[in-house]
Amino acid sequence: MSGIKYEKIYEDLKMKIEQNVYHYQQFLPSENTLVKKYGCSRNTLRRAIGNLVDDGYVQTKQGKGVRVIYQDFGKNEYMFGETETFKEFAIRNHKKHRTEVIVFEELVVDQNLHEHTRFPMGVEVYHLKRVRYLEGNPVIMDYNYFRKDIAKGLTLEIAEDSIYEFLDRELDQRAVTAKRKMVVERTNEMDDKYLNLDGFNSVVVVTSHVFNANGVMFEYTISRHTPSNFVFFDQTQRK
Amino acid sequence: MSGIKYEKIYEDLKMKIEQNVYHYQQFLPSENTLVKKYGCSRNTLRRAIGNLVDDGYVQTKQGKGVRVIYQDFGKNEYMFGETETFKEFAIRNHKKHRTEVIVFEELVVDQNLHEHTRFPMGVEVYHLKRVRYLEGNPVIMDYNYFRKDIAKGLTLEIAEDSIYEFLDRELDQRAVTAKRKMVVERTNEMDDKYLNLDGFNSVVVVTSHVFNANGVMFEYTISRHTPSNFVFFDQTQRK
DNA sequence: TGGTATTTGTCCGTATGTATC
DNA sequence: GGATACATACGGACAAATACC
Repeated sequence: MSGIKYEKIYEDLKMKIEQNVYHYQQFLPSENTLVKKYGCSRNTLRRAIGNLVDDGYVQTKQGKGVRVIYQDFGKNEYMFGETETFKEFAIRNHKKHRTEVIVFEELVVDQNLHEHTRFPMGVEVYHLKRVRYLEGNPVIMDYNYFRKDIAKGLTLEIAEDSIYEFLDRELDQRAVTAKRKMVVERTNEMDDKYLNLDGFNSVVVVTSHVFNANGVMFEYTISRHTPSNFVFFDQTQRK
Repeated sequence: MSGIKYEKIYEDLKMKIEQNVYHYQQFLPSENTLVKKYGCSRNTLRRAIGNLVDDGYVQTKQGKGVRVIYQDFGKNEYMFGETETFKEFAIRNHKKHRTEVIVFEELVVDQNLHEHTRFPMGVEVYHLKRVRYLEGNPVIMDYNYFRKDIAKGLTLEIAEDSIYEFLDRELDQRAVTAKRKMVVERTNEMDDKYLNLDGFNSVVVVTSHVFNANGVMFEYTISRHTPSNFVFFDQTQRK
C-alpha cells in the first residue's frame, strides 16, 4: 500500500466529482472534515485540492468553501493539447492511425537551424518529415528535430511507430517540459501535396520545444495540422 | 511592507532569471541556501519555486537541484491566451484598439440557448455581437452572453470600452476561472462581412465559459479571430 | 563498490491571518 | 462579536535520488 498520498486523495475527489457524488455548484466538505476522513494533514489535503483547482474541477473561496465547477462537456473526442502523443491520442479515441516517414536524415546544426530551433551550433540531430494518418486521412505534417546524442539509435522503423515510446523504453528519456506556440498559417506546397485539407486554405501550426528530465532541450518539432481535426482545450485561473 | 511572501520570492527569482542573474541551464542555489537568503521557511520557498515550474521557468530534479530552462524567445508581441482581455492586450502591445457593437439586446435563455451556453433555462442574459479593431483592422468577432443578474447595468457604451473593467470596478465581479476550447472553422457570412480575413477562408473560434469568484458561470463567449492575428502559447509538465 | 553528504519530495502538526456567515 | 472556513507561514521528520569521495 504505497503511492503518493496527495495523489490518491486528488484521484478520489476527482472521481467523486466526475461521478456526481459532489455535483456542479455543490461545496465539498470542509478541509477539516476531509482531513479527518482521509486521515491526513491539512497540508496534504490542500495540495490535492490545489491540483483540482488547476484542473478546473473546483474553485476555492476563503471563508466560504470549495465549490465544484466541473461540468461534463461530453466526450472530448479530439484533444490535442496536454502532452499526449499522436499514438496515445489515436488509441484513446479508437482511431486507426499510421505514420509515413517522408524524410529521415542526419544534420549538423548550422547558424540558420540554430536560430529557429535553439539547438546549440554544431550539435548533431535527426531530421524527419512525417505524415500522420487518422482513419486513412492525412491530418498532420510533422517536422521533427531530435538531438542525436539523446535519441541515439533512432531508426526509420521507430519513427513510423512512436518515437516517444522508444525514448521512454529504450533510453529512459521522457519529455518533461514542453513549450508550445500555436498559430494559423496559409498552407504551403507540402501541405497541399500531402494533407487532406477539406477545403481549408490554412493549417494550425504548433511549434514545440521539449526538455527532458535533465533539462536538455532534445526536441524541436513543427506540427502542421489540418484545421478540421484540431481542437485544443485549456483552463485558466486568475485572482 | 506587507504582501505575500511566497509571491515576492517568486517575483524576485523570476526577475533574476529574466535578467540572466541565473541563466539558461544553470542551477539555482539549493533550497537551504535560498531559505537562509530570503529568511523564510522551506515550504514557503518551495511554493515560490513550484510556481516557477508551472510557468516554465525552471525544472526541478530530486537529488540534483533546480535548473533554469527559461529562454528569451523575443517579444511575444501577440499573446492571446491567459486571461488577458482585449483592451489589456492592445495596450500592452501599444496597438490602437476600438470595439464596435453590432447587437445589444436582452434575451431569456430557452432550450436551444441553454444547450450551447449551459446557462440555466429562464435566466435573463445580455446578448452582444461586437467587432474588435486593432490598428484599424477588424480582427475579432465576439458573441457574448452575460448573465443579467451579475452584469447588471451593462450598457452599449460600456461594451464599446471594456466589459471586464466595468464588472471589476462597478460590481466587484471578476473572472476567476475560464474554460476554453479552440478550433478552426470555415468562415461564415458574418466573418466575411465584418472581418479583414487577409486571404484566409477560416477563423480561429475560441469558446469560453467563465466563472466568477462565487462559482457562478456568468459569461459565455464565442470569439472568432482572424488567423493572422492569433497566437497562443502554452507550457506543460509531465512526470 | 560502497558509504556519506547533499538536494529535492512527501508529510506532519501548529500558529496566525483574513474572509464569510 | 463569535464561529467557521480557507490562506499563509513556520519548523521538523523522514524518504528518495543524486553526487562525491
